[in-house]
Amino acid sequence: MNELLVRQVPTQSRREHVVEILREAITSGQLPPGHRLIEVELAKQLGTSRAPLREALRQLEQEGLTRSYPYRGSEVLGVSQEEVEHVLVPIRITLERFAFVKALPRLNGDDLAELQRLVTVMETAAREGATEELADADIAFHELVIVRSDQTHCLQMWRTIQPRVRAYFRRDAPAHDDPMAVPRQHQELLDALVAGREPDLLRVVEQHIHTHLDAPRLDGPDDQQNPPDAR
Amino acid sequence: MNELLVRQVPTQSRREHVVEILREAITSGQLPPGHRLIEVELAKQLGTSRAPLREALRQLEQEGLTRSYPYRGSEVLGVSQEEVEHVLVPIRITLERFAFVKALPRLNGDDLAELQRLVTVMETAAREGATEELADADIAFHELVIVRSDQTHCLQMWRTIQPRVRAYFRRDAPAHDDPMAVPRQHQELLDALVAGREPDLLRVVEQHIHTHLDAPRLDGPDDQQNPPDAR
DNA sequence: CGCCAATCGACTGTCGACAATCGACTGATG
DNA sequence: CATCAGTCGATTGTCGACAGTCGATTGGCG
Repeated sequence: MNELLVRQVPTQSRREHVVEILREAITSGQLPPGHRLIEVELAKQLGTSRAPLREALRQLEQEGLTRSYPYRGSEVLGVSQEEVEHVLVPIRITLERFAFVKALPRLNGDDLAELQRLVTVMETAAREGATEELADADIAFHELVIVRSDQTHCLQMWRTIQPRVRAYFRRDAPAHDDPMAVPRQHQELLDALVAGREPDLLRVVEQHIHTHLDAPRLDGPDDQQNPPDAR
Repeated sequence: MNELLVRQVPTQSRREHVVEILREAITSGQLPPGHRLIEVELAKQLGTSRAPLREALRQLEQEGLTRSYPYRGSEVLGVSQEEVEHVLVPIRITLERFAFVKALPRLNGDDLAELQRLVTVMETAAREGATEELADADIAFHELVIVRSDQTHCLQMWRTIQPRVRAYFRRDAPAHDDPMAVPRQHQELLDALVAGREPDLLRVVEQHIHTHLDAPRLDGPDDQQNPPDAR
C-alpha cells in the first residue's frame, strides 16, 4: 500500500542521498566556505561507509562546491559575486536561451499546468516571505523546462552551475529587494511559452535572468580561496 | 637520480590516472558513443580495483562524457553539433572573455614565452598535418591563460566543457579546412595579450572561437542518445 | 639556542568481499 | 499459445580493513 512512499527514498543510492544532503548544507551556508570536510567524520554522521561518500565528494567537486587536495582532504568553496555575475549567470542565459526554444514544442498540458502551479507557489512564498520555498520553486521551474528540452548536455551544464548560483544567492548575496518580482517574471516566461512565439520568448528569457543581478549591485568582495598549503 | 621522472606519474592517484585514460579513449573515439562501460572489466584492464574506477566514472559523468543508470552501468555519450554550437562554444566564449581579461595583468614573461612556444608547436603541427598535436597545443594555450586568470570557477567550468568540445572535434565534426588558421589566430591572441589593450583583446577572443564553427557548416545530425531502457 | 632528521597521529587512497538489484530466461497455468 | 510469477546470472552498490602520505612534533646535534 505505502510501497510507493517507501520506494521514494531508498530508490536513490546512498551516494545520491549524501550528495543532496551535503549540497543542501553547503548552499545553505551551514557548511561555510573554507570548512574542511573529513571523510570518516562525515561518513559516521551520515551513517554510510566512505565509498559512497567519496563518490559524492567527487561529484560536489565537479559542481564547484568543494575542492580537494591529494591526501589532504576537501574544503567548501565560496563564489565571488564577480564570477557569478560574469561567468555563471551568462552561462545560465546561454543554456536557457537554447533550452526554452527547444522545450517549446515539447511542453504538454501537464507541463504547463505544473509550471503554472510553481508560479502560484512562488506567489504564496513571496507574500509570506518564505525565501527558501521561493528559491526552490524558482529552480524547479527552470529545471522542468530544461528537462523537457531533452538536451542532454544542456541539462548536465545546468545541474553543474545551478548549485553554485543557489549557494551565492542563499549565502553570499545581499538580500534582494522585491520578492514579488519573482512570480511576476515567471508568469511572463510562462505566458511566452504558452503563446509560443519564439522571439518574444527569447527576449523575456534574457530580461528575466538579468533582473537577478540588477538588484544587488554592490561590487562585493572577491573571495577567492587559496589552498591550505599551496605547493 | 631519476626520482623526478618516477615521481611524475605515480604522484597522481589511480583515480586521476584512470580518468585521463578513459577521457582520452572517449574523446578519441576509441570508445564510441553508446559503448557500455563495465566496471569489473575496466578495472581489470586498468589494473585497479573498482573503488578508484567508480570515482573516475563519476567524474567523467559530470564532464558529460558518460551517463550512468542505477544498477545498469554507464555508457559513452555523444555530442550533437547543435549543442556544441549553441551551448558549449558560447559557454567557452563567456569563460574566455572573462578569463583573458583577468589573466592580462597576471601573465609574466615565462607565461608569454610558453604561449609563444605553443604557437610554434601549432605551426609545426599544422604544417605537418599532425592534427592530434595541433589540438593539444590549442587546448594547452587556452588552459594556461585560464589557469593564470586564477578564477576558480572559471577554470572548473573550462575543464567541464573542454573534453566534450575536444571529443566533438576529434570524433564527430567534419574535418575542417585550413589548419594554418589555428596558429595564426593564436598568434593574434598572443599579440593582443602582449599589447595589453583590453578592447582589442575581447574582439580577438570572440572572433577566435567563432572561427571554429564557421568552417564546418553542414547542419549535421542531432545524435541524441536515448537511455537503453527509459523507465 | 637554532636547525635538521626521525617519528607519530590523522587522514586519504586502495583493495577484496559481500549485499542488492536488474533483465532475461524458464516453466507452469489459464 | 499467450501470460505471468519465480529463478538465475551478470553487474552495480556498499562495507570494513589495510596501505600510503602529509604535516606536526619531537629529540638529537652543532
